[in-house]
Amino acid sequence: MPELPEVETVRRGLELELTGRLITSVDQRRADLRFPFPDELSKRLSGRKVLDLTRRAKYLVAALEGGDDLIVHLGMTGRITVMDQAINNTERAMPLGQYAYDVPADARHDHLVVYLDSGRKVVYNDPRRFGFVLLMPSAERDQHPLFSSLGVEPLSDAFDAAYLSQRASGKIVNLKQFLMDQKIVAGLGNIYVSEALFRAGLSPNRHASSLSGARGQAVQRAERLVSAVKDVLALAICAGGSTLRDYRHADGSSGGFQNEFQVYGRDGLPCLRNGCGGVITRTVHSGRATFACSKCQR
DNA sequence: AAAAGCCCCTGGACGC
DNA sequence: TGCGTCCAGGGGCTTT
Repeated sequence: MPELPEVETVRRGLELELTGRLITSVDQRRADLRFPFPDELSKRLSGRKVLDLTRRAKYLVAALEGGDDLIVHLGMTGRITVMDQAINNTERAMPLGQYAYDVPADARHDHLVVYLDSGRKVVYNDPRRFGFVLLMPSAERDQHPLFSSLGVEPLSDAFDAAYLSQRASGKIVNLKQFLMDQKIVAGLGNIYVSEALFRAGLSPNRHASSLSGARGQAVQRAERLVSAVKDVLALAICAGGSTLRDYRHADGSSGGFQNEFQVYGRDGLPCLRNGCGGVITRTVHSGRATFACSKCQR
């Protein structure tokens, strides 16, 4: 499911519900997701106040009073829904953010429920269970193996052409995989990499090293790519992220970035670039589908 | 040290 | 209707 724009959308929706609230109790319904839940999670969360909710890469980070971070990764199918405690199922509750048009979550996959002193409950649902939950002292987070080697935030000033060129230097790996690497840029995923490369006019098969070097062309490519990444992420956040599969409305009246995809899922269809006349193709890099126009992406 | 596979898991779409 | 196959927004781990 979630790349940076979707996680950010969830964060924004959840922030108002969580900030300043006390966790009254926690219902943990299985032992693990991708990883085991932290030991004594319910006991360690109950009675604690949430100070704020931030995002790093594709992680949601809830800072708890007392100096711990509750960290949630949504994996591929994780979704978070907030509802009144009186509602005893997910029938009428719509998940946050990108699931505005999605079908309600199947309650069989509600794995964690966090009850708040506001009378609301936060439900974590994840059919494939690729997501996970961590709990650790805030001060240790950036040293944690999952965080210590994360690359820069793509929407931060640290992500610029100079950074990208420097990280790309000498790398034979193709641009698709280079941008998918969370150690380089943190938060891009399979959709937005294809979309960004299209907007930058760069082939996913191009060597990353072609973004580096003193040549004016290399500098220009890096600049185009940085701009394209920032633009597509910002637009997607504005649209409330993307919803794939299961959404029912053919044309969403209140947005949904899936309607703005230029290449993702469009193989066989004409390139949307003015006057290009090319056709979008689907290829595979490391087992993940890549969509691009073979004519205008070089 | 970097890169390519494999794996985790469920469910929907599609072909027969 | 049923069954097999493929595919899906993630990333860690093992092997090369």
